[in-house]
Amino acid sequence: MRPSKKEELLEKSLKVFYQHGFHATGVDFIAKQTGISKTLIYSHFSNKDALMSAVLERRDTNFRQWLEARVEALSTDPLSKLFCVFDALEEWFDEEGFKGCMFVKASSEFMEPSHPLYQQSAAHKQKLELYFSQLAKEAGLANHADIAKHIVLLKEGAINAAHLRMFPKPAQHAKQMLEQLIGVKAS
Amino acid sequence: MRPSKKEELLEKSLKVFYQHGFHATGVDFIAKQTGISKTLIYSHFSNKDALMSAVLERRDTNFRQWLEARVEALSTDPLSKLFCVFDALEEWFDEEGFKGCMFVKASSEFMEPSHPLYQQSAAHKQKLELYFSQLAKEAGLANHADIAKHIVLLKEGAINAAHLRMFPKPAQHAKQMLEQLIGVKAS
DNA sequence: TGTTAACTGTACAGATCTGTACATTAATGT
DNA sequence: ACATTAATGTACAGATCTGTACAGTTAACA
Repeated sequence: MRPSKKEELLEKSLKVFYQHGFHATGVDFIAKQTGISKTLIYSHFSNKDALMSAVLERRDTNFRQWLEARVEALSTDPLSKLFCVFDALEEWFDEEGFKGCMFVKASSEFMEPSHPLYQQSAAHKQKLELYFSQLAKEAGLANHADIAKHIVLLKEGAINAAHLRMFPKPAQHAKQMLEQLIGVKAS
Repeated sequence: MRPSKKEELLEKSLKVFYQHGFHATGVDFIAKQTGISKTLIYSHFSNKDALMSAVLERRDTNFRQWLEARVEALSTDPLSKLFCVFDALEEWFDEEGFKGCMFVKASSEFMEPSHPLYQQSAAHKQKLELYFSQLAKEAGLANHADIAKHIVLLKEGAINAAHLRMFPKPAQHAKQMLEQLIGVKAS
């Protein structure tokens, strides 16, 4: 398989799994949607599980790269970067085809802690917490570990709220909560 | 079907769906796990979708009844009831077999807003927000609508954090955040 | 151009899943 | 005791899904 085709398969099947779920998406359907033959899919991934795992790993890097880049683009001030996390999230929620967090969905379908997809989901969340912790540290906040947990809870809550359309602009609501908790108004 | 058998089917299949997911759980498996024959299952529910819908509706009443009863049991003070929501949640997280929120999982597997299970999930969350809003109102908080949204976000975040084992005692962390946000220490 | 590697399409075996049919057994009420 | 209802067990049709086989086609490249 040429590298470009592998890219294509990963990116396109990522979208298909994201939009339709893991169990509900058959390999034939992936082949149809991606335009890549089932033979070629199985020539590179030994089974559907391996493909799903690769897709989720791709999602991990994609999402974190996107979030970090977006935060950098939205602000240069270390403290306001913390708040901009939620501006970036709201942009994501407003994207067409937003359907919640792929890792929440993966761990919802494969809930055994021993399952690779569950573990990848947990690892993804842990990397994000570390990122938030670093942001808080760079902002000069003494309790950066606690702040990181704050952001994790608010982010996860906002994602669920957005996916289930509980109320509009959940990320902005979460942002205001964080501002109040830190006690500093974002510029 | 005798009412007692229907009860049994709903409660037992609720557990099976909760532990294994919707797509991953076949009707034969439900019959095996519940000890109720497939014939009888289909004699009462026209198809698997109808059973899942009934199960989710049962979950809605079960969960809200449990939460409200638990909050009542934990405190009589209107304000501290708000915080006790998170004590109750932590109890739930510590239960054996806790696997996250069933409505998050349902809407993860059936993500189209037009799908009955998605709509039931959204409705469940809305009822909870209303309950939180009433609690906040009874606590004499002027901005009870905002406080309810606070609690929703913190609750959803804590559930995700608990299911993916992001860090210990997520509900207690969320409780402390709420205390700080409201500016009153719970007794 | 000719050879090799990448890729497609189709067909299929085997497993699993939904929903139904039907004959049989257990429970219930009169 | 007897009739009726509740419930079981098994078997099955039809659909779907995973993974493989294989012959044919396209693209890359010397």
